[in-house]
Order: sequence, then C-alpha cells, then structure tokens
Amino acid sequence: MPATIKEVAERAGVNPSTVSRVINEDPKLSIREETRNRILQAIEELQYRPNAVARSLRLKTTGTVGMIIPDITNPFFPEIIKGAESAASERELSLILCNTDENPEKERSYIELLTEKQVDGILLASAYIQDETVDLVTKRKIPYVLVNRTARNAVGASVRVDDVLGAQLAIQHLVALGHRRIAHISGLLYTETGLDRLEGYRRTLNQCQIPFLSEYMVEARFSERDGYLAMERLLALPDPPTGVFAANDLIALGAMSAIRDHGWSVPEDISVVGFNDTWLAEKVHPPLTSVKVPLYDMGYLAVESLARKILGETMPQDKIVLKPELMIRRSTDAATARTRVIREA
Amino acid sequence: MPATIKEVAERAGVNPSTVSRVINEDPKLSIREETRNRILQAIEELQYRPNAVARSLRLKTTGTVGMIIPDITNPFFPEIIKGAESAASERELSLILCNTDENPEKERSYIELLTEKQVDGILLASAYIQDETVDLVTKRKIPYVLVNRTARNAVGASVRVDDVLGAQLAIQHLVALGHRRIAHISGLLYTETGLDRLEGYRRTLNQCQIPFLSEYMVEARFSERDGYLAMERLLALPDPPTGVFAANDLIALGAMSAIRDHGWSVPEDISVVGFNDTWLAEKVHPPLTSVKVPLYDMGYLAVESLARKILGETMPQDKIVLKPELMIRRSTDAATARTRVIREA
DNA sequence: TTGAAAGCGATACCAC
DNA sequence: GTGGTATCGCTTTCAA
Repeated sequence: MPATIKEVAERAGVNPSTVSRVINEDPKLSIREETRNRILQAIEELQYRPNAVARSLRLKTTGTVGMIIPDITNPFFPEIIKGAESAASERELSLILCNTDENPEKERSYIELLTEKQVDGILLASAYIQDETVDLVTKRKIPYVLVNRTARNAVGASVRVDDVLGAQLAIQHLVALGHRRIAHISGLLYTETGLDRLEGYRRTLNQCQIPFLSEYMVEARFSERDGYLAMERLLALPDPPTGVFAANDLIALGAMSAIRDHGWSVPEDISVVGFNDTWLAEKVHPPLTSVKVPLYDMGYLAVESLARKILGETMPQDKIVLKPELMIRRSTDAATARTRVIREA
Repeated sequence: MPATIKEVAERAGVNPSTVSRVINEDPKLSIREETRNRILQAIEELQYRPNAVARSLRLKTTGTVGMIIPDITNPFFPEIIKGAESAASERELSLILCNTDENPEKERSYIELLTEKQVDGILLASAYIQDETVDLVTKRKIPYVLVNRTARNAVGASVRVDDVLGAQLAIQHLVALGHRRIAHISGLLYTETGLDRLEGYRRTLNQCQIPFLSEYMVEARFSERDGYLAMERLLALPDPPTGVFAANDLIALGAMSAIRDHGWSVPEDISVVGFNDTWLAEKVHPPLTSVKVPLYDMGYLAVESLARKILGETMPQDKIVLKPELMIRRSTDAATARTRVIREA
C-alpha cells in the first residue's frame, strides 16, 4: 500500500495542505527552509508518489487523452501515433489507445468509456469514422481534433494533408513522363480524402488538357485486395492505361501485383504512383513512387492543437493543412514507344 | 457539466446509494420495480454517465493498464499491440500507450507516471528494456507481464516465443537445401532473444555436424543498417557463406541490400532467412523466408495473463512460450553447383 | 508561515 | 426496501 499525503504530513509534523503546496510549488507559499526540508525528506523516506486519481477528482482534469484509430496494423497509423505520443509525452499527457477495427459499435462504446474516464480530449483519426461519432463527442462536450479527415458536422479542429495538391503532384509527374492514359483507383468516395484525391486527379487532367474518362476511374476500399481487383478491371479495358494513380500505397501494392500477375511489368509497361509514402513504399519491388504525407507531424500537431483546445486557447489555426511531397522512385518511368506499342497490341 | 449521481438521486427522489446499487446491479438489493424505473428514467433524462475517476478513487482500481514499447514504428509491434488492445477491450480495460524511443530515462519516467495514475498493471514489451525497469516496477508493486523477453530479476509472468526452436527451423531449412556454409547475423547478445537465437543456431549446426565458425557469426543491433554492415563483413570473408540466418527481418533486409549492392543475388548466390515474419517479409523482393512469430497472440495472451495477475489468480502458466513456424518464400533456394562455383571463384 | 475543513463523485457498511 | 454517512487522497479557501 503506497504512502498518502497524510502519512507524509504526519511524518514531517505538518498539515497535508502544506505538503500539497510544497509538491505543487505553490508560488504564493512562503515556507521556512527547514520545514520544506522535513517534508522533502519524508517524501523521500516514504517513497511518496501523489495519487493522480485523487488529484484528478479534485482538479477535474485527468491529463489523459484518447486516440481513436481504425487499425493500428495499417502502416499508415504507427507514424501518426508516434508523433501524437511524442507531443503528448512532452506535455505530460497520457494517451489511451483505442483500436476500433473499423467497427462503429466499438467506436461508440469507446467514446462512452473515454467519457466515463473523464479524458481531457480525444483524437479522432481516419476517414472511416462516422459522422455520428463526431456528434456523440460533441454532445459529450469533449474537446477533439480530427486527424486526416474532416466531417460535415465538425465544428472542431482538424489536421490533414492537402489531398488535392498531392494528387496534382502525382498526375503532373505522370504527365511529365509522357503518359496520357492515366487511370485513378480512388479510395472510398464517402471519405474526404478519397474525394479530394479524385478531385485533384480530375482537375489536373483538365489543366493538362487530357480528357477525363469514366472507365479510367475505379473506386476501391483502401486495401491491397481492392487495389488488385480494381487494377484487373483496368487491365481488361480495350485500351488500358499506361499510368495509374492509386489513392494509397496499399491499393498501389495490390495494383502492382495484378499487373505482374497478368504478365506485365512495372514500370516498363505501366507506371504506378501511391499515396502516403508509408514505410512499405521504399521496400516493395520496384520501390514505389508515392505522395509523401508528413504523418509524424500530423500526429504531433494534432496533439498540440488538442492541448490548446483543452487549455481553452483560441485557435488561430483551427484547421491545419499540411503540404505533401512527391517521392519519386522506380515504379514510374517514361511512357516509351514500347509502352504504347504493347498497349496497342 | 455532466450530471452526478447526486443529481440523479434527487430527480428520482431517492438516495445516491440507491442509485449506485441500481447501476452496479448489486445482487443483494431488493428494490421496488417502480423505484428502479424512476431511477433509470432519471439516468436517461440527465444523460448520466458515472465518473470513473471518482469510482477508481473509491475502488482502488482503475481498469487501466500501461503498455511500454520501445518504438511503435518498428513493424514488430503493431500486431502485438493490436492483440493486447483486443484482449484489453474484451475485459473493459484501457490501454495507455508508452513509446520510449529506447530511451531508458523516458522509460523510467513513464513507470513513475503509470504509478501515479494507479494503473492496475503494466505490459513491458521488447528486449531493450533494462533490468532496472523491472526492479522499479517490482518495487512499486505493480503487476506486470514481460512480452517477448524475460529478465534475470523477473519473478513475474512472461509471454514469448521459443527462439531456440525458431532458429532451429531456420537452420534445418538451410541445411536441407544443401547449404553448409551458414552464417548468423545475431541480434544484440545482451538480449534474451538474441542469445536464444544464437543458441539455436549453434545447437542445430552441431546436430547437423557442421562446425561452428566464429567468423560466420556477426553481432548486430536489430536494424536494417546494422544488417547491411554485418553482411558486408561476411561478404569480405575469403570463403563467404551461401546461407544467412538473420536474427530478425530488418537485419535480413539490410543483408539482402548488401548482397545486391555487391553484385550478387538472393537466392541464386546467397539464401537469406529472417525472423518474426513481419508484414515486410512478404512484401520485399524477393519475398523473405522468415520464422513466423504469433505476434497478435503474444499481445493477446499477455493481457490475459496480466488480467489474471491483477485478479490475484494463481498462475498455472506463469511463463507462456509460443511456438514459431517457418514461412518459406523465395529468398531461400537450394545450394547449387553454381552457388559453390561462384563462391569459390 | 502554517492549519483546519470543505468538497470532488462514487461506494459500502450499518441503520431502520 | 431504502436512507445516512464515512471514506478514498488530494487541493484550496479561509483563518489564525
């Protein structure tokens, strides 16, 4: 049984309140050096550690925030979490990790749990999160920050990347390499990121005076398997694309497998660009050209923003939008004469 | 400001203690249906949620456990965390994530923080963790479970994989393919896993009547870079190995890069086996043969074990040892005549 | 310069 | 069947 402040006080021959003031370095406390030393000594001798639960009850703040993510094994998230954890640790906040497995029911019950635990705030990560969740958090009056998404009903802060710009970088790169038949395997179009990347794709084609063909655009979930299936549909077209912009690295990976399995190669026959530049991108073969998203920063800034919200500071930058960057690797190459011949064969 | 139990009691015209009993379904409570309904209605109307902080203070248990890991971006951990989170969520426990960046100081301060927060238990993951940390946790009398490691001074429970067996599977596979010159890039030898994998390597060579050559054994940290450097040393030997058993996938990855950069190929010239079978293994090129460790189970069982410890149940299985399994992929191949010729050239 | 006491929100023992 | 009340460990206002 660990020592309490009362025991420390007794041993030092003072009142608990005095011990409290010493521990918390109360500025408006003037105390005799000798008394303070007796207290510090008692703390040391009893190996006293304040009970944060009691403290929280009194202070109505827990120094804890919840982080809700759909799936930690998705390579997209660990970097974000690391950034968040890092910022949290700097501010002496604890992070409760909530993995929802993309299950709305689990998500709802986590919100309830976090409410009961009196967390100071919540990070809502990922596009899969339902708008109802945002409503629930709002109703519970818990400060929150959206990570990598926005929501129609969100009045809160958010940190995300400029998806339109990211898509633009990808398409411009492919166009610069001489590609004209450029397909897009989009993410789910009820997600903000999915929509924005599609928007960037269309807009850039337009700027480059390349017509948008609806058969070059296939919707998929953000998974390898769906990327594979989507690519198969593109390969089955009478006039398949020579360049593919995938809405994320997993989709790109699946697409590359499909291309290989159908006897073609990347980038000789088809160039592929991914999104997020997860760790995977540089490990796969061939290394994947991908739009790099500052994931660590996203997590870090989200916690910073949340911390400010918790402290009630007014937000100069309520919605933070980060800039993506294109990482060019070997999965993209010039559209050669050969590429065209093969395609037209 | 959320409603308290007192407000619920007032609205229902009863005493707070009665509300408490209803909420907690106190078995030895007999109550009129009508009174219960009044209470339930008041709860509903006020959107009452019990305050877990107050509850914890009274009950001296928080329903929270800490999980200490060195680096969440290491692909080894997310699966473990997912398993742990899953078991925790089933038991209505919350998981506080503590990423130490392999910094002993941060590790220590996290233990203090978790102590103050009165967590019910701690999961200590990874071999990098210092023995002093275990001492500290022991001193604070917090139940703990070691994940993927043991410690000299650990009296606690642990969940790990049979590293000796894993190494054995790897070496037997290489031997069966005809390899005789088999090197081992070991992990750090002050870690349990590093030592055990080395032990399995030596023992199996012995069983196969292959002499152990000290120049075929290079120590490395569990990183890609160190794998690369270690492999370079092996390649510089007058008689380089034809098979390499790396202590984990990252090391194997580095080794493969080194082999390629020096103009040789995997598996034609040199076969490579990794350990852990992280997601990476099947994504790299060529896909890596690796010893599969049931990471999800490790996390899951660790929490189960911890939960039992918290409940004070006696442990039938204090030290859980899981069985590894060899995943054979394209990074290993038969030692051909050609392999030998090239090596001897 | 320090002490006394109220109170945060819930639970549980003891009454009646 | 239900109410009263002490208590968990800490903070903070008010007194002295």
